Amino acid sequence: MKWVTVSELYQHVGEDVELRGWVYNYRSSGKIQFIILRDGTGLCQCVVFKNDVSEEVFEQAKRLTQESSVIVRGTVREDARAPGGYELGVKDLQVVQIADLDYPITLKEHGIEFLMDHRHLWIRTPRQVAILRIRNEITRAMHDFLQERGFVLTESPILMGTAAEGTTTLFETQYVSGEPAYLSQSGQLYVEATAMALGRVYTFGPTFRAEKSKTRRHLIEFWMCEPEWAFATHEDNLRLQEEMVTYIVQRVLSRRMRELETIGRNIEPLKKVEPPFPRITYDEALELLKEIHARTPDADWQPIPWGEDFGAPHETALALHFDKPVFVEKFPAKVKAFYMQPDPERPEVVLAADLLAPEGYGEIIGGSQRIHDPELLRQRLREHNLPEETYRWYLDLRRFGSVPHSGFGIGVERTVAWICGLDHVREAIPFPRLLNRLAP
RNA sequence: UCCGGCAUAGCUCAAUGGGUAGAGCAUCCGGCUGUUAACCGGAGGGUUGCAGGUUCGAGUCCUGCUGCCGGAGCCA
Repeated sequence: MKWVTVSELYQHVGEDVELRGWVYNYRSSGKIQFIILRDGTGLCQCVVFKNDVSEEVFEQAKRLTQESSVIVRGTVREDARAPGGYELGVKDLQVVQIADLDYPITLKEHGIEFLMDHRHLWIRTPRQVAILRIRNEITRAMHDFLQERGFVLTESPILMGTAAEGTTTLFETQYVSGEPAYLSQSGQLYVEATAMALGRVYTFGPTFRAEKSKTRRHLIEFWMCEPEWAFATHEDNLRLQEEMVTYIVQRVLSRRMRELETIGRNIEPLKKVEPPFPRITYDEALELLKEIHARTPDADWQPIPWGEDFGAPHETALALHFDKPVFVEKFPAKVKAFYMQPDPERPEVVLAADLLAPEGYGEIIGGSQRIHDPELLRQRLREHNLPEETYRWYLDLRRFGSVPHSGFGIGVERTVAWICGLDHVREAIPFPRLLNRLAP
C-alpha cells in the first residue's frame, strides 16, 4: 500500500493509502473513533467504525494517547465534516509507540514560560510547524535570489580572534592555544575579502551577541544573510535589497499561502511589498519624527537632535508612517561603523541605510557602501581607537586592487517574524537562545 | 544595568473589605455510530514561588529574596 503524506491526500481520493504520523487529538463516541493524525505536512481525520475493522484494530485504536505514533491504512474520501475536507476511512492500524500519558502540551492555552520550557514538543503544534515551513521558504528564497544573480556562498568563520567592530558585547571562549577567542557577531569583514576574490558573494550563518537585551526583537544567537558586492555603489546596494525583500515576500505568498492562513496572517500588507521602497534620509527622518511627535500627544518618546542615533520607539514611529518597507539612509558618520563610506557631497554622513519593515517590525536590514581608500580607513581606525595591527589583513583589501564595494546584512528571524506577523522573534527559530534561555 | 508587571492543582485561571482555597481542561472509571479544543455522569489531585513580619485569623497587607514576562540602552 502506498505511503502518502497528508498534504498529498487530495490526489488519492477513492484509493487505499497508508499514513504515518502522530496522534494530535482523539475523540470517541462508543462505536466510532476519530483519530486526528498529524504527519508534519498537515492534519487528517482518521475515522474508525467498529463494524469496518476487526475487533483487534478497534481495541488498538482505543489505546491511543495524544502523540502516540501510528501507521494507519484506509480509504481516502472527501467529506465536508472532516477538517481539511478529506479523511481516511480506517481499515487497518499499527501502533508504533503508545505515548506516555503525561504529554504536557494540551489543546488548551499555555503560558509562554511553559511553552518555552517544552519547546522541543511545542514545535509539533500546527502553528509552529507552519512558521518553521515559512522560515524554510524564506531562507531558501534568500539563497535562490542570490544564486540566480551570481552571488557565491562563502562561509565566514564563527570563531574570531578579535571583535569585528568593537561595539557589541561578544561571547568569549578559549582557543586551542589558550588564548581568548570570540564568537562571530558578523561575517561582514570576511565577506569583503571573498568579494575581492569572487566578485559577488554572501555568507549565511549564525551570529552571536552577548547583549543583555530582552525584547521581542532580540535573540542572543540569530541567523544573518550577508551579501557583499564588489564594484557596487550605495545605489546598487539599495536596489539589490528591495529586489531581494520583494522576491522573498512574493515567494512566501506564492508557495506558503496555506501556512499563512494557519497562523492567521493578514496578507494584505504583504501584497503591497514591491519596488521601489520609499527612501528618506536621516535628516528627513528627524523632521518627520518632529511632525509625528507634534500630532501624537501621548507619545512616550522625544524627537532627537542631529547626530544622535534612533532608539527603538523612533524606528517604530517611522516604520508605521509607511505601508511598505522604508529605507533610512545617510546617517551621521559618528553613530555608524568605522568602515562606512562617507557621502562625497556631505562627508559628515555615510552611505549607509537601514531597512525598516512595516507594521512596526523595525530594522531587518543594515547595509552600506564600504570605504575603499586605505588612508581614510586607517584614519577611521584611529578615530575609533581600533588597533591597526588587528586589521592588517582588512587593510590589505584596500592596498591590493581596492574597489568601491557594498553589502548588507538581513536578519533571518526578524524577517520571519515580520512576514509571519509574529509578536516575538522567539517563535521564528526552532530553538531560540534568549537572555535567560539556553535550553532546550 | 535601569524601569514596570506577574507568581494559586499537571495546564489556563477564579477566590467581595483580611474570615473553611474553587472552576474548566488534562488524568482515571462509566456512557454514547459523525465528532470538530466533542459531549454527559462520577473520582482523585494544593506547603497559594521562598524567608520573615503585622493580625485572634494572611492566597489577600508589609519587608527581603528568587524566577518569569516586556520595555529602555545596543543592535539584525
